[in-house]
Amino acid sequence: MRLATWNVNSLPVRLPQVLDWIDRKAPDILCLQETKVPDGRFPSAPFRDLGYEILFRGQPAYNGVAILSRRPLSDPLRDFPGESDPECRLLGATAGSLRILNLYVPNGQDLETPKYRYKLAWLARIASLVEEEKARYPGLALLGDFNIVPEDKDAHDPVALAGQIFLSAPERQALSRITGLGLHDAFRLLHPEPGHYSWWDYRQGMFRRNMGLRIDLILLSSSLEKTLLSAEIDREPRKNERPSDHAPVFVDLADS
DNA sequence: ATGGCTGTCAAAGACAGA
Repeated sequence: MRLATWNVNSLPVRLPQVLDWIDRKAPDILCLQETKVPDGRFPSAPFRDLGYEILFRGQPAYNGVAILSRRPLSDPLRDFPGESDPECRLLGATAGSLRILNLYVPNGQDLETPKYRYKLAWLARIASLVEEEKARYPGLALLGDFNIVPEDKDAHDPVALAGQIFLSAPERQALSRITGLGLHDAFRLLHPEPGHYSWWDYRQGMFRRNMGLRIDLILLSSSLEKTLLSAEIDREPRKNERPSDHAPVFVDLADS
């Protein structure tokens, strides 16, 4: 079973690339972020034609998340329980014994801004949600754009970026709170070395020079971690014309 | 170097991203 996540930075713009990637990699479940498309304009047909069930929640211009699945989805979660976040950043669904949470963590802009405080508050709500979800669903996977650099080796220049947005201690503590609930960074379990990134700035030839950040993560509960076969960041779509600034990340799990 | 790209909305340039 192949689980994937990709921040596409506009699904309308990237649709041909997403369809091409599905054709090449055949994910069973694909979580998308930054679809930037309101629900009434979501391009459902091409995905349904490929045999995917779709769950999506979008808004004009910003944010937006979607889950595509070749297996039937149930128990959809479209927002935090009992409240309404005006920003479309969270989707959950169940596929068999697998529970999926698709996250688009707020960027946070800069420390000492309201957006940073929103990011930390959002992450605290996620930690509570994950606690509840994990109690209900042992086979839990969090996939998405976390907008946090977990460790210094996940950044091309951790010295220059030290203490700044994405690397600040409160952000890393928020991520640690989630991983401390028993969720494991799948890519890191198999690839401990530095130099692996999932995002590269469009400017200054950052991709060509492999100066990026690893901020797109797949976190697996212990029962899923035991079935982990492989984890990859696919750099190929970043070489396309008009690419997303993020690469897709995927894991293969043994059917258990 | 409060820069540089890219996308949205809307029809220029502000806002946001990371």
